[in-house]
Amino acid sequence: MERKIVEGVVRNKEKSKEKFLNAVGKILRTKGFSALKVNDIAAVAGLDKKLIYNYFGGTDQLIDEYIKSQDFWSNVKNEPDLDINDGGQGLSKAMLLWQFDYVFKNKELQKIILWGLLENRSSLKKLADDREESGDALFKNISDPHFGEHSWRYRAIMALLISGIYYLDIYASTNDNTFCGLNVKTEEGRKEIEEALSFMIDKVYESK
Amino acid sequence: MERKIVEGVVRNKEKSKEKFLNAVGKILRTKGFSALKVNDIAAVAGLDKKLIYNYFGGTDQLIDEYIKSQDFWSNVKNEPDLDINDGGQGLSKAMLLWQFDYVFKNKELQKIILWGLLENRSSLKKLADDREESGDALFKNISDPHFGEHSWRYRAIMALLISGIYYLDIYASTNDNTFCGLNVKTEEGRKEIEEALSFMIDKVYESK
DNA sequence: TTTTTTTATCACCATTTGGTGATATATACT
DNA sequence: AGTATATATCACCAAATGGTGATAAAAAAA
Repeated sequence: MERKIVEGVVRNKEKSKEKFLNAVGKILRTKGFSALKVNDIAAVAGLDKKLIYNYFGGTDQLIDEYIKSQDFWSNVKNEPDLDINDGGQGLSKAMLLWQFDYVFKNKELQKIILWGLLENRSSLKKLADDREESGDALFKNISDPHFGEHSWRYRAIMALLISGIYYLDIYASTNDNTFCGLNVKTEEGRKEIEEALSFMIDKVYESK
Repeated sequence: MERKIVEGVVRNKEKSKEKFLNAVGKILRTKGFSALKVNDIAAVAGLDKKLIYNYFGGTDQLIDEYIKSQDFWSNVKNEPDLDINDGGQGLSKAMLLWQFDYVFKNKELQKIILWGLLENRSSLKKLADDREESGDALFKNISDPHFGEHSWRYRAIMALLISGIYYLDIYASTNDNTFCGLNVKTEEGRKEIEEALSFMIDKVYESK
């Protein structure tokens, strides 16, 4: 006969695992991934580090499990109520502007994006795969048909704009400097970027 | 009377300082800035770590001095032989394409760019200031007069394109994933990006 | 040559870090 | 109630890391 799993108030494996995962998130948001050390994670979780080895196998696996548990790109996906009779022009704009704002506000996502530029962690690669896959739906179903032979140009432009958005948002978070004279932290600076994004989408769709 | 500075073959302060600075560069290129530890730097330099404290005051100051010694953005500056009767259209294109290639090849610069997104080191801030200042010449003298009331739109677009270039180049170096379906590591992928850059500059100048 | 000073090494320490075996105890089962 | 076991803690270790005082040795000055 199976023994019932322990779920007391003091001893509770599932709750402890949760505590560790939460601790990873907290440290990631506040100190960044370079601060993700066993001792510190255990301290923040309020539990013994030995449990990290027992429950996850080690810090790396714990971190991987954390990344998997957070569906960072799930919110990014399509706004279904937008019409696409314009070949995705409105959708493209909305998506870029939304991401520009979303990444700016989500410090944890910023850390994750940066992490993906620094390390080759398998769980981070999977994140990138997910992002690619969800984006592919937009391309294959909407923009590719609309742009035909120029579909790759549209993709290249989106690649530049999206990665530019990432960079500028992160730059603004860690830096007080301007970029090309723009202060991406301020309302005015961000407005300029937003108008530029909108402008460029218009131009790509005009030139089809 | 001043004592002559020591410059033997075995003991030579200036050469030793050089060795430390070179060691920093080597580690930065090969292992990244997270590997810049006193013991490792000393080992690579082939000297005792005590000298790092004696000559520079510590690892941080040594690293700062290294960053200052490398004029990372000096090469980026203008190509003076390009005419600017087109309001800087050709210059803008050439600059973007050149940077796209330059950053892709220069792994050390990639690390520095990333570093600037992670830490708030004063020497890195100075680097950013330098970059801004050298770019400002282009804006103030060429694009601002040409674009008039739309000068900030041009700057915002350049900010997006340049930061997109940085991101994609670094992404390509550390990642095997595609981005918006493009493989920025391959000749074809990079060609698409280059054409997109060129296309967008044209559009901005058309719409003036 | 002898002395002085600069340059470099060495031995050593404290702290941080990752990791584990032995042990205690809360919970579940009988 | 008593017993078994999953859960959690503790003490401890080895290696890595940052940092320094005492000392050796090379080069310059006498």
